Amino acid sequence: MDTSDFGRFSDPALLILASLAGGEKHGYAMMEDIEAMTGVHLGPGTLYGALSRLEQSGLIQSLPADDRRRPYRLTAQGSALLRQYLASLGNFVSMGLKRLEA
Amino acid sequence: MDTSDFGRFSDPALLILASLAGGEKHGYAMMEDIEAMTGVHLGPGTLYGALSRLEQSGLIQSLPADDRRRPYRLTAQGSALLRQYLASLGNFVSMGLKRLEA
DNA sequence: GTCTATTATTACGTTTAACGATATAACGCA
DNA sequence: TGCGTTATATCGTTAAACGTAATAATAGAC
Repeated sequence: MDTSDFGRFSDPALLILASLAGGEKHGYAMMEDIEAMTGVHLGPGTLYGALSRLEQSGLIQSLPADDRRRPYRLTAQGSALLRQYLASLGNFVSMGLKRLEA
Repeated sequence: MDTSDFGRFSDPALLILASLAGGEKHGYAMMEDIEAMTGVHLGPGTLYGALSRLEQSGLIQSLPADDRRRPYRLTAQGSALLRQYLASLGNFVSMGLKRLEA
């Protein structure tokens, strides 16, 4: 059993927010960015489902589509939430590693 | 919307593994430990469901119950997976924070 | 000029697990 | 004896992850 089988570090919503923190992207570009960054492949169902939920909750915002691409960007709310989320995740990680060492 | 409403950092399985990294514990003690450590409250359905899945997949192991408590501990496999998982999570966190700064 | 691969999104169905609620029971204490 | 805490089990609902397939447009190969 390798990491990829285990639960999800792979919360798709978190992966998407982190991807958009690197700049505006459309869905397909996020798929590639996330896969390159973390090795996690999000299928279209997962990706676009999570995108619409994130947009509904105001964490990301869709921009007018020039061609067939629909780019998204983080809202202020989304970037604030991501920052806070990553900070608590970071605390959790260091606490976990400390426990493993002991 | 605060962090607790967002997705789950709160992958129950991960929280349980990290709690057990601090030593053997029975279910109820994990609930309290996890809540103290992260602020996340796992209800009994979530907790015991995740425990039995983790045991089935060999990441944790239940020890003989003296009284009505059934303690669990990490298996070697579980602690290896946790270590690996935390490491990749740590990478992800620092990458995300770097992107937010830029 | 057509054919195929890549880019990009949408829609749908299944399955899993998170979560809340509830039930059960033992123990300590007043 | 009765109540609050400790402790686990079970069940039903719901949300979302995930795979698959459909659609369509573009680009490059031949």
